[in-house]
Amino acid sequence: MEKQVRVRFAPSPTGYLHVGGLRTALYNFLFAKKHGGQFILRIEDTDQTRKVEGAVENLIDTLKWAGVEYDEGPNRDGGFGPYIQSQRLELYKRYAEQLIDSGKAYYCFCSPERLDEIRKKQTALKQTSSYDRHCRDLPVDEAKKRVAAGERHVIRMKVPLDGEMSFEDVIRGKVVISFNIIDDQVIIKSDGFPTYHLAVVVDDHLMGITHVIRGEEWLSSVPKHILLYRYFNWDLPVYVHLPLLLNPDKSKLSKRQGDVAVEDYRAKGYLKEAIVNFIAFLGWNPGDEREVFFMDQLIEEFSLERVSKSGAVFNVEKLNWLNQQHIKLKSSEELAQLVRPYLEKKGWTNVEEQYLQNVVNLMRERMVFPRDLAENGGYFFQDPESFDEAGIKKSWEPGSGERVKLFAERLTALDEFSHASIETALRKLSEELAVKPNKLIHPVRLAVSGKTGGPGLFEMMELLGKESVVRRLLYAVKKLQNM
RNA sequence: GGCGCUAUCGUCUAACGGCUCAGGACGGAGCCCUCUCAAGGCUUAAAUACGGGUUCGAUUCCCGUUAGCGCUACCA
Repeated sequence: MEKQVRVRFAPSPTGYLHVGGLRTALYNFLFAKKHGGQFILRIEDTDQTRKVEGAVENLIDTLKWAGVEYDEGPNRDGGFGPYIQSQRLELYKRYAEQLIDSGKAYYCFCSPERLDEIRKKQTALKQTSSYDRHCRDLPVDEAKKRVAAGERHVIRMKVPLDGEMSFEDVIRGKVVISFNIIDDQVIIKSDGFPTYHLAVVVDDHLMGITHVIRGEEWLSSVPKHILLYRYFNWDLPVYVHLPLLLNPDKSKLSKRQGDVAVEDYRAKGYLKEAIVNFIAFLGWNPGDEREVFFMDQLIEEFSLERVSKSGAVFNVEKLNWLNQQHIKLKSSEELAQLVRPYLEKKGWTNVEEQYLQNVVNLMRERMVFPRDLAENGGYFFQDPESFDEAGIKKSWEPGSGERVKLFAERLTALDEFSHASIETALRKLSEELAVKPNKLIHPVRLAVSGKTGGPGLFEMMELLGKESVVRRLLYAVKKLQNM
């Protein structure tokens, strides 16, 4: 039987969840769920200088919002914790010392100043900059004494001086990288924290990770990691390096060229379904022509084999379209719930639930964002105060006032106030007045809503109710009579 | 600079050597529907970076060029 799939998303908590990070997390999650495996969240906070207060909570909250929930991670121990690297320092230290003892790593006492200097010299000579391995052959006993004496040091792994490392990546195939361009990488920093390379290998092994699914920026580091696996004599995970997400100008997706934080999109009113759907399709597709997917379908259909190799531009236009698609698919209950906060911001509190749901059903095809209802459909919640200028010009002509007034009277006399009876009344009146229905329809819409566009006029009036409609019609006639 | 990865319409992508005058979607243009605005339907413009091979046949395989990106830290 195949080994149980275990994958992880391992972000460093630098403040917010990047959309690229969400995609990496999502692919890991989809892969795990598809294969009945475990999705683990591990926090890589080994850089003390980049620590940001509250970042971990924010990360977890955003993942949860998106529906990418972890099986194991902070506050959800699965027996492999702790899941925060700064709480695992002893572990890394122990493994680093094991490498020292087996001659695969060494203490290095070079100062940052010295390193800086050799780097400068190398760049001046147009050489590849790399550590000159000054401390590599220091006798271990001597080095240990200096460490014991409290001398500032780091631990570096020994990288073979020549030869090459070849490995398989699920997405890229065979990759070959020569050792002579790889530094003797620092694995334990002078503050006692591990660097990414040591921590990731130790944790992935200890946590039983079977597939390492991460961004392409890590591809060049794989030889270092494989070397460590060999030094420890551990089994290798399967490597999967995902293509990057790009700005419209094809550079790596970054701030400045738009929003990159998932929470920014969330705040703008993008639905989690749309974000997840969209992000999933940046670098993956099901192989047919379907585009609108929910999470459970993504899980069902996802496969690493269908992930593309090249970077994908984050195209907001398409995201907007998907948002609209998902809004159309929402139940009226859910959509009402999404819209309500925006109404309340405008002061329309206590809107009756059933009424709201009816409004939402009339408006959903005209919405891209939940806030659109509050911005374009205010007349459902209060009488219009003003009337669209262009609309007045276009459809309020001499005689309109009279006709609308007559229509209001007809409506008042109506026993049943339904869209059908309203329409019949309107068409009948237009016939009697020998004018085209449009001569009535457009001014009435303008009078009732203040706008020129919107849902079907008769459905809208039915929902608004007789009293409100008649009041609005008469008010508009009064207000627009001199025009 | 070195090393690595990538390269199909503006964008996301399909095609896993022939079924392709390269398909779909977003966006654009036009038409239809229609009480408006949407939604929807239909139509349309738009791409295999370039040059060599391999092959009876290349978007697909190989090589080179070019371009983009990534890595090259005591950052991840």
